[in-house]
Amino acid sequence: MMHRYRTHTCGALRETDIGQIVRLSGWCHRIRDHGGLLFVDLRDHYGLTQIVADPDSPAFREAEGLRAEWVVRVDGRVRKRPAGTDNPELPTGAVEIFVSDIEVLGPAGELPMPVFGDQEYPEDIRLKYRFLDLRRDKLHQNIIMRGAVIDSLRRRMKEQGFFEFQTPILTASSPEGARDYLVPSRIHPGKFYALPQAPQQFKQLLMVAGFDRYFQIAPCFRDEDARADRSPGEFYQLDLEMSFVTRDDVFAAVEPVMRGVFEEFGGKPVTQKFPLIPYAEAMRSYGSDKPDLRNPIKMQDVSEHFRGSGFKVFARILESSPKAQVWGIPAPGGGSRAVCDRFNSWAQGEGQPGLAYIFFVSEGGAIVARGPVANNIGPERTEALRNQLGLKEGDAVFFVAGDPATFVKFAGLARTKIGEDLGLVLKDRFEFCWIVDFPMYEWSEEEKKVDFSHNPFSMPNMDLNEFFKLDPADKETILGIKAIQYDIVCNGTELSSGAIRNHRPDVMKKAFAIAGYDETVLEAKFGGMLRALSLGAPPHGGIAPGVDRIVMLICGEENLREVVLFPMNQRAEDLMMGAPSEVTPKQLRELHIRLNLPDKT
RNA sequence: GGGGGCGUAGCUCAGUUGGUUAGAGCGCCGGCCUGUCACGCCGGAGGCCGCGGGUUCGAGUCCCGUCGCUCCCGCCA
Repeated sequence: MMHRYRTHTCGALRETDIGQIVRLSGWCHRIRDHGGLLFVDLRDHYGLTQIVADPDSPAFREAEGLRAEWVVRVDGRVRKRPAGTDNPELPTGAVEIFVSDIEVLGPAGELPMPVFGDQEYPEDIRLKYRFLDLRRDKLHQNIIMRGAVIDSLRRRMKEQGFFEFQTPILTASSPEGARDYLVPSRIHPGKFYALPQAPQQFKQLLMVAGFDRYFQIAPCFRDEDARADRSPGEFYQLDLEMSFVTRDDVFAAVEPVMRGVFEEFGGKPVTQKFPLIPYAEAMRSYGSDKPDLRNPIKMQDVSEHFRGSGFKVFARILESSPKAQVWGIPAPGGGSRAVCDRFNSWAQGEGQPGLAYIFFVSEGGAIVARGPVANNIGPERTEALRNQLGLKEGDAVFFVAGDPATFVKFAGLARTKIGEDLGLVLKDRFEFCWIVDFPMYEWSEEEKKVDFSHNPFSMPNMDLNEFFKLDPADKETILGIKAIQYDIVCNGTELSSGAIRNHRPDVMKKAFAIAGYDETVLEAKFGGMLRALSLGAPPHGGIAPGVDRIVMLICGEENLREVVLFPMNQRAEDLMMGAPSEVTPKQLRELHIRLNLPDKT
């Protein structure tokens, strides 16, 4: 006896099945009604199969009533398509089913948007009807890819001896970092749980508990505003932590997992040995701590060519402060006035005074520098510049001047813009790197004091005996301290920060003292952690690459919503489920909560 | 919290310098069509031009405000 719904999926039938009586169920993807002949592309998760009906079929009348996206069961005989009408685009394209019976299992009303085709439609409608959007091929495949990537990550982690743990979702509010999502306690009036921003403290406690190698595909919750590459509310990390390791051990564990999964699914060449780039060098060469290494442009300090030169604007800037520098952004192939002027106007649009430039052309067999700047500084200096930057005829160089701390962000933006516009970016690859040697402390201008520049739990990268001797007043030395902290970056996207943790309470106390916090602050904020570290803690470290971003890069998507099943919109609303929503007075009473809403004007 | 972009049919978009009755494609409904696979042809329905105010003889178009979506800054240990 036949199965109630199907004998085959819509992706299964081949020429070898010709002659069989089969039963399929699926969605009416596309209907082509020729009057006396009618085709339906029946779709399910596995593929498309062409159903055909003509007046000889007892189901012909029923078939004429079908509409897009109705869910139907069809019975029929598999037959070879007539010569010349097979469809090589479809795996099932050599055959079709001549239908004998149709049962409508789930009719559909008029669709708010089509499932067929790849037309763009508005985000709010896509989110409200996410189940329809998820039927579309692209999103459907992205979600399948996500699952496959996560399977692969798990397998690769386990092969390396990592063990997966489940840490609590209802936990305590953490005093540092992002804004918490809070959950009121019914049993404890006035008290709240918080959803974890990351299982940071739990995974460190697992190391203290002796589990040695932890990992988790961990949900993380942060109540911060969204970006295209940052989901509001919740996201997933491949969270991992290891005991008795140095920084290089962490790199050696993570690199093959990342390289492996990108090679397995990404379909593009992947960096074989991830280069280590010190933070300071990344900022100087790329103007970013998450450089896109597919862009070959490296900036250089070219101050000396302008010191005391005839280009008074830069000469004066260099004299005005010992910090001042001029950076050159080489632009291979950008060597024409039209191109240079275009970037100059772009810079003005970005709120900059402009983008000074020199371009090089060939004249009578010699390479000659052109542009207002070139005229002001003369041929000797332009030739020295050209040699330093390795430029030839047809190339250009752009300049930014001032205090690098102020202009570095714009310089990085200009590097990206120039690389993109001149077609220099090698799109067809995944370029990974580690950014290392982050400063441990930075100068806080608002508070006029030294503060942690990232998180306070990284180990300082120096002899600890020397660390204990540090004078907190010695600003220069303090600001020069590096933390054993690192970022992993792929194609200009930061996948994660990680660190060798500070596992010694005495070092922790000193680290906080340098930032001007006394022990009562440390005890109040991190007392529990401190006690755990004081009862036999192994040296340990880890990292937590973002799963959503990994999948986004592999799928070639620019927005996280394309790789998340049921994403929220930018205002952290779930338009399909209607979250967040009001709750009943009874629920509020049980939670001892009285609303104090802002006035509506 | 701040800034930029976009809001015209269910969807994607056009709409001239401010000028009479706001258009196209897709989708939807009806008709015709026996080899399509973005099927084709004919016809039809469908519009508070986001909303409110202003300028004007006249506003989809110009101005102000507001709301929505989106991207960015702040924020994201």
